[in-house]
Amino acid sequence: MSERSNEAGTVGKALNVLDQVAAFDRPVKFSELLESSEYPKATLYRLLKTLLQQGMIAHDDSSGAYTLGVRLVRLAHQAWRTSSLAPVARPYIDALSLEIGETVHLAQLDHAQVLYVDKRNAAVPIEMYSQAGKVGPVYCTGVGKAMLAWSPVPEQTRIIEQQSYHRFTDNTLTSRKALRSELEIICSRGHAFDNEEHEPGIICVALPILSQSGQVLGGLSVTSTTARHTLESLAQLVPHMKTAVGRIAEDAESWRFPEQIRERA
Amino acid sequence: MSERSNEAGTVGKALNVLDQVAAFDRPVKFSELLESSEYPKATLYRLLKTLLQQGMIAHDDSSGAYTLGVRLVRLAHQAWRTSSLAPVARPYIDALSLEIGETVHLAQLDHAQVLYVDKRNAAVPIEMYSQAGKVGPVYCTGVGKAMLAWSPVPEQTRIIEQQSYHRFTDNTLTSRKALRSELEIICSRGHAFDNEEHEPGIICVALPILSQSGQVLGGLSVTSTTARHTLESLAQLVPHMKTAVGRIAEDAESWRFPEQIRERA
DNA sequence: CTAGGAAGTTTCAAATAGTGAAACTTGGTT
DNA sequence: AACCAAGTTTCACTATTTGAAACTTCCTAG
Repeated sequence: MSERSNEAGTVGKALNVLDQVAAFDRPVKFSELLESSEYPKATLYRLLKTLLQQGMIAHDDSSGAYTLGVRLVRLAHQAWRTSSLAPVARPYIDALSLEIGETVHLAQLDHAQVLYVDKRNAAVPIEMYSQAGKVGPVYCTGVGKAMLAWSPVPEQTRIIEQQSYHRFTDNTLTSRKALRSELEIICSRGHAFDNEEHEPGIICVALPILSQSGQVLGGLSVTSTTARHTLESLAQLVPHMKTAVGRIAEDAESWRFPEQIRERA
Repeated sequence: MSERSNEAGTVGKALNVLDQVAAFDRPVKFSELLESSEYPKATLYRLLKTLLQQGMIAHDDSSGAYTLGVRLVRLAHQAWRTSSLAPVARPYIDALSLEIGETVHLAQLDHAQVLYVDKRNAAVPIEMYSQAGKVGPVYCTGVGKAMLAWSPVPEQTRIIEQQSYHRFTDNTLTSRKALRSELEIICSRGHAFDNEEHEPGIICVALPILSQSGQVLGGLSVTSTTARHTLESLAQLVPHMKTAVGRIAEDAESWRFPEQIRERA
């Protein structure tokens, strides 16, 4: 996909390879990896061997293909529990999705991408892990723009630089300049829209989840279709969302401290 | 927890540190990690810095605490999709849990542990990622024993060696010998029970999911309480489970090949 | 059946990146 | 103001990593 060669250290390289295996999204053979790899054969081979030994990837001997290992699933379970907003936000987004009957997304920023960490869909109740963990672009999603709008300037600048500005629809913002002025509007308005910028017919309204100190913790959005809603009618949901966002932020902050006590039981 | 110092290479060390951060299950400070770490201060510090730079962990500047990073959530999404049985098994365990109205677990072996990759609970519909990713002991769970019973001898031996044999209840098997004879019974009977060996009042029946070549792909269990079931009444569910297990195995095997075609579109 | 070739694995001297004791910096406490 | 603890950096020393090339399999076509 993109050039990311300025990664130093063996650990960085190993994790790059891990990402590469993940990117294929299916069992992948050594030669396929080699083709798309920036590393020479022997290096790639040894990195794979190390990851294998560590249980981060698995190798099917009969087909000779590599897949991600189950150790990752375990680690990620912890990651999701301890470092994502999802566990804290769960009751509030449950309530919100019941109340308004539309799809609710909870997202966080990961580098320059939107990472969806939870989702509620009023129509199709169970569809969770399938969605949690997905990534999307920042510049043409409601949550992405909402989180970006309230990010500190240095990070905001970095992220604006790193977007691809691929045109998905007629409404997609396709330049840094367009995105920057959109962000200003979002800030003064207090919430972000996705006006069919990513997929035709899909619109959404989004709010950032901010800590008391103003730090961006994540984003919350309600998604619908142009058949059922207009931006204006979505905007009417903002007060409900504000409540949820406030409570999530509150809970998230009172979360970290209580357990510091039991240093050594 | 256990001694695992024979890990060579920087990547191994970095991943150890990652595990260590994960093990705390809460934001953890440098000094806490140092205390429980086998590495000297500077080394630990640099490893953390590397992981931080890689997005595998995150660092909260105000509290100075480390947590697992969101990059892991992304990776895990892929791991779960491509290398776990969960996506394949989903429809079958949905059906099974509806049909029998009890909690269904899907698990795989990770090193010497049981890794739960999916769960259906008839009473409480949505509770998924919360359970997927959890680990449990092999020697005193139904799925654990079922998978172990059909594992190839070298691996079986290795895993039997590595169990802790901690006594959770009066019925827990607390020796290699007891476990070995239990495994024989399981093999000849065709399914495994958990007779309150892990938690009092909790019983379960479990089957291994085997490929055509006899390889253990995973395990499936139905869990209940002594209030609602006996081992005998649980055993009556085995035919239903056999059907599900057979279909899961079938689907899992016809899964890997179709997509090999599009090498370079 | 065997020559040719592609895919995967190992070797080894050179080069690089990792190590950790100790010194230093920072921020908070008596 | 002096002290202390937590976190960060330095630097000479070492061990690991590197990658071209050689080697081993194992498959395929003649």
